[in-house]
Amino acid sequence: MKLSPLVLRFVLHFGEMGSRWGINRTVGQIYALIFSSPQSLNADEIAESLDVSRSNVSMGLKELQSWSLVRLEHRVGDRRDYFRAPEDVWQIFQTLAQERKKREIDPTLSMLREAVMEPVNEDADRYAQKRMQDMHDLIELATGWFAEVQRMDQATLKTLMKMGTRVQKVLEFKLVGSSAPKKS
Amino acid sequence: MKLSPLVLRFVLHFGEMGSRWGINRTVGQIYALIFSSPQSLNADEIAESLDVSRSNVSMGLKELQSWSLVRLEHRVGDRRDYFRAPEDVWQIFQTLAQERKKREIDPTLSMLREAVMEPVNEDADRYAQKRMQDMHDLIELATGWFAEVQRMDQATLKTLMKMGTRVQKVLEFKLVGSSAPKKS
DNA sequence: CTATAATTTCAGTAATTTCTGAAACTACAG
DNA sequence: CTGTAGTTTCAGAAATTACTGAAATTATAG
Repeated sequence: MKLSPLVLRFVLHFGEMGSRWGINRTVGQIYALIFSSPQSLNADEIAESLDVSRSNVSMGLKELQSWSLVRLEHRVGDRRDYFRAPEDVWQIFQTLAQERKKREIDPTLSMLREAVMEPVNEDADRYAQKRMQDMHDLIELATGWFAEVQRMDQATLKTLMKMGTRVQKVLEFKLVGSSAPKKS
Repeated sequence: MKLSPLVLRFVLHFGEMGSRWGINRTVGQIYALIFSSPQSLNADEIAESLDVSRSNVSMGLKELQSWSLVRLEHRVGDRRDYFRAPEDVWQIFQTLAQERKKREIDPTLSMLREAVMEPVNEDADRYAQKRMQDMHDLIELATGWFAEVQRMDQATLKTLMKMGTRVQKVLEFKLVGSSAPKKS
């Protein structure tokens, strides 16, 4: 399957971007290809389109499955596995965020929590603990909030985002009186 | 300068995490060290503490400076450069976000915008463009919103985040009547 | 200026990551 | 069962990325 210039460009861009995200080029390309394809694809089609080995595709797909970013499908009278990406991009984004949280944020929070609990004698260590506490609190706050956002349905979310600047106004309005934020 | 077990643990964790983020181990370690240190540090101190070559530290610091994550300082009667990380963690987070946006999001948005403009003939390409449009819109929405959040001062933000679940309630309250979100 | 301290650059090497082809495994049709 | 299509695993090769030490550059003190 020869890729159109349009899809090729998309695929190559994602390959590059992947590298900057600790995801390898081929995995990025495989995902971009599946994401932009109207039909689900099988491993041979992917290998041929991207001109990489069959085994490399197998490993890439395994990786993408471990991130829950691709879905396995079957066709009648065809024993091969076909892969597709979920339709809903917001849903994809959520999956990605959840997975990153599980792999990166959660272990970091644990580490920080344990570290700040440790008894220390040195001033330097006391300072380090303060810094770790700050970092911990920020991450926890941010992920906690993000978890809330994730709970919203897509419609609410879109409206919310489209409000742009007004979000702040609305919130300030509701907040005044309870725990009054500083006037700008 | 020998690192305390506490700081060492923090430093090593960030080294590992760095690798998952397209940042190399040493750069992650250097940053963690500077971040957790009560005084600013010079390159020799860093090289010794982390047991890496002086030149490696020089490259790492250059990288961190390009991300505006470390600040250069000088001391009277000392010609060496000293480095420190800004105090405010929210500020650090913003810097990081802005920099990533500039390097990853913006080029991706351009690519997507151009790609969806391209005239195409194939059905497959038409589908691909629809997908790219979806992705583009989501990214734009998300970054636009994030830009708003960044504009808030830290106090508002903390209050907002601490509200947790209630944020949704407040927004739903204000939104009803204008562009009514779906009832859950 | 000159000497020296501090930093950066860079070519070569080391370490790590990615990729491949062959072999092993799995599942199913006949 | 047996044969075959499909998939995965894995050891080694290839490619990429990170690191070092030496040399070059820059800055400043005397």
